[in-house]
Amino acid sequence: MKSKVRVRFAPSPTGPLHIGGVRTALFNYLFAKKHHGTFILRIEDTDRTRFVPTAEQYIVDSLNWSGIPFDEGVGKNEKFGSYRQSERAEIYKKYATELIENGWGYYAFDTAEELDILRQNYEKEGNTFIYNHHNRQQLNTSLKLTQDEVNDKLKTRCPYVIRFKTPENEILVLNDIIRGEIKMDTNTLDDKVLFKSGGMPTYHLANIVDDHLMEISHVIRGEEWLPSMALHILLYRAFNWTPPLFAHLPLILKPVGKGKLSKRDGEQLGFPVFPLEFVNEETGETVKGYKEEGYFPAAFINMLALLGWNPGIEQEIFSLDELVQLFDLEKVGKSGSKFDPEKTKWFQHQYLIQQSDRLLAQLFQPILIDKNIDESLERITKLVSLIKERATFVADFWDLSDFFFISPNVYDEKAINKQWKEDTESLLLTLIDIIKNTEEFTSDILESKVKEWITLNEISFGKIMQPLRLSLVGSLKGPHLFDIIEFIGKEATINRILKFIEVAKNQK
RNA sequence: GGCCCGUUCGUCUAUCGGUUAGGACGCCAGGUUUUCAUCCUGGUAAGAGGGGUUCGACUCCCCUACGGGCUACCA
Repeated sequence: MKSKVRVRFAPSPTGPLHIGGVRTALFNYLFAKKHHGTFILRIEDTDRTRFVPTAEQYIVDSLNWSGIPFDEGVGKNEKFGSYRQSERAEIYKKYATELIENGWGYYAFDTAEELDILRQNYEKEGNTFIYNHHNRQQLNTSLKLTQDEVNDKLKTRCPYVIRFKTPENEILVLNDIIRGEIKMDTNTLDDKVLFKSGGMPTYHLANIVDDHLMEISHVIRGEEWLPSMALHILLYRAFNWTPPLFAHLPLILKPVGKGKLSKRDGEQLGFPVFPLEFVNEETGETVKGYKEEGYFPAAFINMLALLGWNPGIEQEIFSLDELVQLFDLEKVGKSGSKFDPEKTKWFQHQYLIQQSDRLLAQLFQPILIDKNIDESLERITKLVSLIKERATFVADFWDLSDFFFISPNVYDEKAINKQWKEDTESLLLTLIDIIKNTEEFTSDILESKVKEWITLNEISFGKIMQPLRLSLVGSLKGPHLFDIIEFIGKEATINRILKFIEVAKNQK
């Protein structure tokens, strides 16, 4: 990279950050780190009507939890003044005015209602309304009005917006890192509002001014911005500034059906769409995030990284460092990706089994304490080693291991009917004797003693093992039986078998 | 409607003119585990359609279809 890489993630604080936003942030982060550049967070809060006060902190928290913190931005290394656009209104006003002076902008006094009617009339006749050179001389603008009339309106505080004066008859050739050349006819563009009557700039102006002032080298953003790239390039030209390079990321689509991923999809299909829990303070509505669902940040990020990007090798599990090393904007795909909740779980499973038993035990311990189960970290670590491969989340551990701590109260009825035979009781009683007489109470020793007995007496294995499993677990599932026995101990094992005999006898 | 972008197994994707079109998720089967899950092995399954260009096209060009985005004093 020739000059310093500076990229920004510039969300609008209108609600919780969607995973599509997180992925945009991630790609910016990876690109910045890959090129030893700076990752910047800028808050684009120029729309005061949609402003949600808690959203900014949510965005910051989300980036931090995901492990992709920003280097520069709101409240951190603020080199270029405020990183909240609402606090920079004066700056934009100055540049908007400059545009008018240079002939690149003009005042427009039409009201939103007037324009609505105009648009409707056009549509009725089957025409497309474009606010540009076709009609700006006829509309209520400083282009039509005399200088005195304009000054009058301005003096009497008549509401106005500042529009961009789009040049006519030009085919712009835009360059996008991901998509290559894009041609755009300026005659199809309309004269976008750059400065709103309320004293705030629109996205287009604020974005260009800040990207320039903050020395942004690459703009990496969602594909929804591709249509306005022409305007942005024109704006750089109007200011006589060198534009940054652009890369427009493909969108994340619904797992099923049409369209882009939305909050509703998560609710309907049962997967999170947001990184963290978000509470809507007005409605009191709460949405769960990946964090609360039990995903590890690294698994979440790994999944997102591979949505729309692929390094071209067969490896799929990558650490953040590896992602940084491999990341390449050229390898970002062009088409939208349907989100796959199943694969997301698979990533989480991979990360879970990668974790040490010890660390997982530390995460599981609070859950056990909550259930009033007091076990040493050593024993929990041992337990985790027996069950972690079967789990996706730490929260699954309890369901996979409750029988280690609690003697089963109900037994799988179908299994009893199938396994309980005439001689089961006497066999189990003999088994109890063997267990009783085993001094060194370890899984291996128990297993060989029991198997020796079974073989010697020519009993079928299933006849012993299945009822034994039923008495200890309550159903025909779970880890290696003798590991369970070793964990729960001699006394509990015997009691469970006795209890099972009583219940099964009565049930038969 | 207008403008722009896109289109390889059901899904995420590899392939940057010559491959039996590869991998992963899911699904199915077999094996291991005398249980269940995991795991291992195997299988299923794809270049939207039509024209060109070329000795040769998934790959380049055009058209159509489909999908997506934008079309606000929202970002």
